[in-house]
Amino acid sequence: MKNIEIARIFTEIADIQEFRGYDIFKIRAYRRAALNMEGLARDVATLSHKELLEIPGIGRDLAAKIEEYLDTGSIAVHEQLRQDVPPGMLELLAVPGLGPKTARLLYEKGGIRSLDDLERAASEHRLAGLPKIRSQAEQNILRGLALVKRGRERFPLGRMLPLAHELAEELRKHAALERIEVAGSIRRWKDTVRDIDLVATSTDPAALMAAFVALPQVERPVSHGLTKSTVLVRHGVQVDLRVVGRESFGAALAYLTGAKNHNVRLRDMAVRLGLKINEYGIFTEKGDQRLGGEEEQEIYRILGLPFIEPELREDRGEIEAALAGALPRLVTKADIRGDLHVHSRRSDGSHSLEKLAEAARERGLSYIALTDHSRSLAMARGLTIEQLLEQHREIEAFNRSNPGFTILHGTEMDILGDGRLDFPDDVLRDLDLVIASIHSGFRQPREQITARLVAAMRNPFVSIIGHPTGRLIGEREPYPVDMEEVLRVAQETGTALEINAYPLRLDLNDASARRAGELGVAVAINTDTHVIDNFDALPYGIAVARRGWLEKGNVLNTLGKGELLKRLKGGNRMKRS
DNA sequence: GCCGTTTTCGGCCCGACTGTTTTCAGTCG
Repeated sequence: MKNIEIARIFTEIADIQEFRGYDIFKIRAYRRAALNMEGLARDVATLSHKELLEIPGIGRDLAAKIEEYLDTGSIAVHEQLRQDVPPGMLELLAVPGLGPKTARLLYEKGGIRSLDDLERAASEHRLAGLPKIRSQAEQNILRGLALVKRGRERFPLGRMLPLAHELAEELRKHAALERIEVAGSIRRWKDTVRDIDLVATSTDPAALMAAFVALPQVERPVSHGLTKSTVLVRHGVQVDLRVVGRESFGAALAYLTGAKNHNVRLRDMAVRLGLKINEYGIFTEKGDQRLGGEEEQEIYRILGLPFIEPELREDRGEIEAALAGALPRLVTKADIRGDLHVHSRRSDGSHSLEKLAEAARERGLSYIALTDHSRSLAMARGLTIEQLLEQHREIEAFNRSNPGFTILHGTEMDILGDGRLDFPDDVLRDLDLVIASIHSGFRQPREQITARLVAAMRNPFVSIIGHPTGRLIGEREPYPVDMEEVLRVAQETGTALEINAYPLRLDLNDASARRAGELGVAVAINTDTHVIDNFDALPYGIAVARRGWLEKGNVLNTLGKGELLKRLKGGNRMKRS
């Protein structure tokens, strides 16, 4: 998909224009368009001119530039702008605390052309002579440079969410704390996260802030104020704490939850209604009368909108949907009845089926599917056909003596490197469900991998495609795959796609999940449990579905056991006739 | 460059912290 490339070009246009001092509103338009391109589930190349214009932030001009890129492989305006700026200059904007104005100053007055120039000049104290730059500013630049070198990367949600709650718990012990919530992209359950945002109210803000910057987890305080402080904790993760008055908690929570463009849209709406929104509340235009702000819901209510769940707040059409009364009724944890992807110790899991069933029942589920690996995945001790039959008898025995809970018998069957499936049809026929997954040949070309998945979906016994892109966030890129084609064949064959809830997978991602919903392709939210604690990752998978605008009806494992089996034996297998 | 129940022109979200500054610009979120 060209979406990401176009987004990158728009961002670079904005960067260069900012460096060159262009109109800030034009620059913002490019940045907003870039964000919306990134979040677009559909391949931009498949959209009509009219559909392009429906993307928020894309108007006549930018639509033309997108089309220019699709036709010619480049955008003339972008190529021209690149002539105007030494290639190393844009890297300077990545230094925290160093913005376009300072970059320009360094370029014009300091002869700086690249990060290397900057580092040399700063370490030789040659910057301090420049206007507006004294030794403190020079120190900040050096520190910023160190951060850039380490990479201002995004971190997996699965590592950041627990850290955020750990910090919030630590602050809860403080006597001056009243309320505290984790906000930011963590509250929106975005799959990767750059920093941690906390919002609190306190009987003694000064004391709470002092405690915050002195937490044992803190490696270095960055800024320290009465209402806002920033620290760095391990791995260079940035944590912001905002402390506001009780009457402002909801407004601050909304403000800090973002996403930025969602907030901009809300504030814009407020202005049109003669109101003003800030992190302290929602007010009449002159700020003389407070209309609300203690609870987040008030902001939306006063704007005449239904409450918009944090997972939807990305400026991806949720405000338009809210205005039209067309917000989805997002799937919730309570809707999930079972887990369709669980490994026992027969392959690479750690527990007996009794133990797994007990753990699932304790978590409120009424069924699980045992889906151990198939014979070719030797490193995961994949089951032979004989072992599969043995497991079948074991499961039948369990179900006979445990009427309140059901174990379904399935397999996570390998899609082999050459596209064949690991078990013949007469073995698959006797199973309750079949997940087909790719565990090898990740480096094959896109066409070949897509063809393997398509072939698996065309098999009449395959119910679900497991972790459809194979990614491990921060560790392994997704394999190349034509997701639109996969979704199309899933639609045609009635195959479900998995949302694997394992926090480093989250695969499908949110954009593809949303596209699945649009096409009427069912998803299965599964934990891929290997040890029982993995069951507790279910909320991560549910969050992906919610970020993809999915409702209960889009999710296979919201069905009760009877309906599910009917669907697996009937609907899904219509393709067999 | 986008956008419209005030507008097809003229707006475009809002505030905290820092550093070098005597009143504010730059940066960030």
